[in-house]
Amino acid sequence: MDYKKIAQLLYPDVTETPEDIFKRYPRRQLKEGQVVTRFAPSPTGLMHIGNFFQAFISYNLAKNSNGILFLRIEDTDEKRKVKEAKAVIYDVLERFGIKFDEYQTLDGKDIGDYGPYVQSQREGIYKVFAKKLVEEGCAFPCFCKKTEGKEDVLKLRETKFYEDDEKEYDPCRDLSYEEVKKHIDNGESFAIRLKTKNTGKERIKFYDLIKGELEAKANAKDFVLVKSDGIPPYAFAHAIDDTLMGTTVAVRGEEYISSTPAHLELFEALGFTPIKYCHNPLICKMDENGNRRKISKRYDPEANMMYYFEKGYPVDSVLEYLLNMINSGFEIWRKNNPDKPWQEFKFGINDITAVAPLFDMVKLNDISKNVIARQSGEELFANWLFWAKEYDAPFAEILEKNKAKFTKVCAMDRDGATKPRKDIYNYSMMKDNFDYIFSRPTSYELDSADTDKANEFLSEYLKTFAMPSSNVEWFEGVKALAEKLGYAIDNKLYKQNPDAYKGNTAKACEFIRVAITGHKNSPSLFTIMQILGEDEVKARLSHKF
RNA sequence: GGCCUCAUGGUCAAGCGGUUAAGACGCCGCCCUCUCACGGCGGAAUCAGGGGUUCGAGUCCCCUUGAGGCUACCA
Repeated sequence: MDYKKIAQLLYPDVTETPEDIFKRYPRRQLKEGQVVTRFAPSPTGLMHIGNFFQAFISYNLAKNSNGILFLRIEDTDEKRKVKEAKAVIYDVLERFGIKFDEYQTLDGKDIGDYGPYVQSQREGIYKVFAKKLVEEGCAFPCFCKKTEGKEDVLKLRETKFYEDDEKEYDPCRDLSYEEVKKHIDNGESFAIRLKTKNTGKERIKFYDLIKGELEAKANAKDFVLVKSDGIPPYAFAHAIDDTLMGTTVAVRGEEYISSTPAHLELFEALGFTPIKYCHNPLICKMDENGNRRKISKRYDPEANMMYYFEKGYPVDSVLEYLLNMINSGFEIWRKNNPDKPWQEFKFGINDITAVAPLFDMVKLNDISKNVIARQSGEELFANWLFWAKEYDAPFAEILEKNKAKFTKVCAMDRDGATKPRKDIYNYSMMKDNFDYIFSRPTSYELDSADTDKANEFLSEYLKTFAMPSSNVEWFEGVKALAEKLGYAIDNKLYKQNPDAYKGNTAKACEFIRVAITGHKNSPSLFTIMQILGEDEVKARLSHKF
């Protein structure tokens, strides 16, 4: 076979050899244990939580080993490309504080020695290796009609079910030079396929950092290396880029396990040393039948990382939740180190859980409550304002104009408290939570049976009302009045004989609370009164139910 | 259909041949308490099923079942 001649026919303009390329990408000098890994997203227009999960695992792997993390944009699928999608990726990563040692800036400048870090700019490199494979008879041009799209796959599946042939050799795999020339002279475009050496009977073993030893049927398919548009699909680009860029560990989704044998054969054909794989489980949701399904951007708003910004979750809440999913040892560590930043938590690759976890919003909220509880009033205010500026601008203005007041609101049961409140898990809920601060109540959660008693109590209370200077003073005043009006101030006595009283101290406080906040529940009333000021408090207490 | 992965309470999970089978979220009860929240104490709830191996199995092996993934010139 005239492999060399065929290769020359296919790629007359390619003059470089793989050796030339390798000279431009020298081997990284690494210390023992240092991990070089990457995040390699496709620009699809949104950052999916599953993708981000991988980015976060890679980030931690690199960080924990003092290694290197780089960002590579995998924009080889023309059909899926979305405008501005790159910006979305960069935006999300930056907000979450995922920093890369090497990447390409948005305006196209490569930071790092192994670029370009965008696959569509590496076409020339891929061609050199494609040509080499053809020369060696490891790959061949294919002139068949494109098969693409899910429908074709489904059709293919139907017919293939009943074939007992294990291998999938392509009809073009043994085209002669003359035949190839005829196609080329016709101006036909071609794809390059791997000429698999396997017959479908071979088995292959490989090691996965999460799953351990894995065994599967070796690849026996002449899969596509370069599409007819000249751009390689995932496998070929992966093998070449991760080799040239010196990746030591590739973190990717579990769905790639099935194609790993193909990737391994490709590494071998290219003469590359295989890299290590870390196939992480997919984040799932429960469907209506109680089954797991991949969390999806279509049905689950929380699949899109922007969701957390819109709702105003602190980035640390999301990150700590993800960390908890990666390794539940984090939870114990967090309990023992309540004040340390999560960055200090170290884990190894082997600690990563192998099971697809169900996304649990309730758990995220709990983690987030604790994250927010660690903030001071001032920090909370700053974060609240920062969030409002982006997602509720008119409200942000109000916050800014009343900074002192709202800082106090944020500090309620928080600054100086040994057990801070844990009732807020994102910034978007705060407006509703503190609605009584912004405006007088428009509705009151008072039981209708209590109307008369409440009116009586409040009018008496208002008669002698003066702004208290301490919580104790305030509460003593309330108790004194309550007792005078026939309320039980000893709750045990009240419980023994409730009919002997109009109510207890709690009831009396409820009247004040509902008048001031509209709600039956609130943080410390004394603090709220201080924030609102005497005039406003009096005005609210004068309300008639 | 074939190939692959996974399987401990409702959820996240510890466990690496001998444990009263940790812990967290959620749920329930009690205590604290001006309400809520916080905090404290307690409770219900798990080894998918069946075979082996072993003195001994959640842990090792096999089968079954269930769930998920792949089976594209998508990643």
